Amino acid sequence: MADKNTDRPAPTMADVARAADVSKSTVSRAFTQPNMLGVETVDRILEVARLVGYVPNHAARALSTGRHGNVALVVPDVANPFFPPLIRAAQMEADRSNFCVFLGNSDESWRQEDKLVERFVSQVEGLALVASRLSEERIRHHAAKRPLVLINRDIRGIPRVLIDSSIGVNDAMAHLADLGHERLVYVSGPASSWANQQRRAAVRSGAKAYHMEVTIVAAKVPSYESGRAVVPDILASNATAVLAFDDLTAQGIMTGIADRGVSVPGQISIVGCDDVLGAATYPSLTTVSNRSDEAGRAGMSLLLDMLNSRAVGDACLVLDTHLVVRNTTAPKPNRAPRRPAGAD
Amino acid sequence: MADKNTDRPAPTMADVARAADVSKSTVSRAFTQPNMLGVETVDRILEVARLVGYVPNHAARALSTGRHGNVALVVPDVANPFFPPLIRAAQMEADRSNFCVFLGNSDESWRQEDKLVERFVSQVEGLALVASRLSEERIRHHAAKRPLVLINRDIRGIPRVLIDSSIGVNDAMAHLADLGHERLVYVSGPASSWANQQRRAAVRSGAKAYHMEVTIVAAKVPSYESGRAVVPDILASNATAVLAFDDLTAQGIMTGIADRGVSVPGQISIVGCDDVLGAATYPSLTTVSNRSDEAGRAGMSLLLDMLNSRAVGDACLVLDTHLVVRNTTAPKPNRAPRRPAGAD
DNA sequence: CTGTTAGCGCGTTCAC
DNA sequence: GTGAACGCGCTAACAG
Repeated sequence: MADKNTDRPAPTMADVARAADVSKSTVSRAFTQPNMLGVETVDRILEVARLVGYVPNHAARALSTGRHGNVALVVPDVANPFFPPLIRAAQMEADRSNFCVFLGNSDESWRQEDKLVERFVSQVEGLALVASRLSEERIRHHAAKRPLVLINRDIRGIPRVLIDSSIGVNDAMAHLADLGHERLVYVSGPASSWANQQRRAAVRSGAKAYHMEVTIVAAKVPSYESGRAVVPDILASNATAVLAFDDLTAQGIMTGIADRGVSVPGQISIVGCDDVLGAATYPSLTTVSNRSDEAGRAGMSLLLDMLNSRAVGDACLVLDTHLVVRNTTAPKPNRAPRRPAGAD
Repeated sequence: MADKNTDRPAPTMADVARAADVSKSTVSRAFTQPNMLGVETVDRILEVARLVGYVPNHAARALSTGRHGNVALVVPDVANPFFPPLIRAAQMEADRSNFCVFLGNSDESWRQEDKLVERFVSQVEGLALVASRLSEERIRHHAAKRPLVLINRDIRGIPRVLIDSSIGVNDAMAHLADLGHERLVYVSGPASSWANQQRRAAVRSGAKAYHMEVTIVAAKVPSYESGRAVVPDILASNATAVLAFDDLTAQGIMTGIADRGVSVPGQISIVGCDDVLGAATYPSLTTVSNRSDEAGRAGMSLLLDMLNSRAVGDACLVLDTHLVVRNTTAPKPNRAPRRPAGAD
């Protein structure tokens, strides 16, 4: 009835050995190199082990082999919808190779991230840092002690997988230009985010290519609230199109704009990034889609490769993105969009 | 230039001891019982350790102390928006006590969950299972070997934290009844989900209390697509209100219904569960809100308590929920809502 | 095929 | 205040 957990020291190999009347090594082999023993011996040992309730002790095994089958995955914010699919994919990829994964939440802070890495490093074979907020120096420091891969962070010499949103952003701008838009505002994301830097650069270059005038409005953190907060700036900019750092921000902008009686996409077109909302919003959001799950899978896969053969060199996998046109983009309106129709 | 990682065996206590010209024990104490040594000695050792790049080896420490400061957290689906906030909160709570957390994704499968638990159990001090798909028998089995807490799973004798959505569901039904609705359809979630069982029961009892007629429509998995898929069934039911297992499903239903020209909430009212979308949708979703993050935090906190003092007994923490009225609920329309206005 | 021996790195009695 | 031994549970050479 009462759970008798936490007590009686877990049975060890010695217990099994005694019960099965063999030596400890034999028990060990039964678990790690079965084909080196008599089939019947193995079966008997496994059976006894089961009865005794024996479970191999990872820590002990790790101590003698140096390998414990653990990896660490660190992200800035588990709750940001961009990461869960990535985490999930990385998790399952690791699982395929029987690896356990430590999850770390840096809370967008490099200090916290550094602390976590420090704590993980002694009990993992490798690390995967997603959108790391760490300085290049710290990253190199850690990479020198353990195999380490980066996701959405571009540092020469460190294996990494990048989601190249410049392609999708460019497509988005071409799309908007096609629709006749001439004035765009880019609502930026976190300054320390590589993705943000890349997207902003893509916007700049797209502006030249398509002869668009672009204003940059800063949203400190990527969120629905941030989106709503920058709506006044957007409306004041005289622009007819908006490209937001991510879908959350885009959605905040969308409802904020609608609340002011300005129609989307009738008067202002909006494009998001990441495609984390699917077609779920109304109107459904036009966005730059990527496969963050694939980034997670590939990153973990790369890490596992490093663990098995120490030769990956300066690997750099680049994933592409593409524009998904839904219902928040439309031709540029004839009149300035800053006032609700009929107003003034 | 070239990272020389993965090679030179990490420095050990012996290295530090030699470099600092003290014994290994002293180094050990410098890290675990500083107040037992001369202040200057400690400082010197710590400094040397830093220079040498020494990091305590968790595995080795675990082997001799039996404690390694790791816990496991297992969820059905990392990518389901209900879980990330919970994971994040649990993660940070564990972090406060310097615990590392293994994350497991059971992929909604009890087999996978069992495999993960089995793999984790030997290297964690305790486990937290969220919305476990495991049989009661298996859970008890695992709970007998390690401290274990449940979140959103109700098993007598196992410490657990429950989100009681029956309160919120009841409020939702009262709200709908107030608006004049008499026919409701409940779109269910996974059969193995405790939350679903609880919500369905609450709907049943609410139906009696408020004299509503309720139809149950099954959505195998909770998702946007599932929601869209059941729209025909909903429309065929003659109901004027819908309560969905979760917000994802609710949103799918919402857009599916809108696509057919039926207005929400004009002709049909919709209520979701979990409040994972905020006010982001349009119209914004009326939903039963809970604090999944608090559940995660409390669950982890409970687990840590168990680890520090073996006496928590049959703890059972129940979190309440409340209805958040937004814009998808409105008075029951006068005419049957199955056809678009003006049609036929 | 199987038993024996020797550490893996660290915490912890003991003596000094 | 500090150093010297032993053992945590297991794997990896070695024998036999």
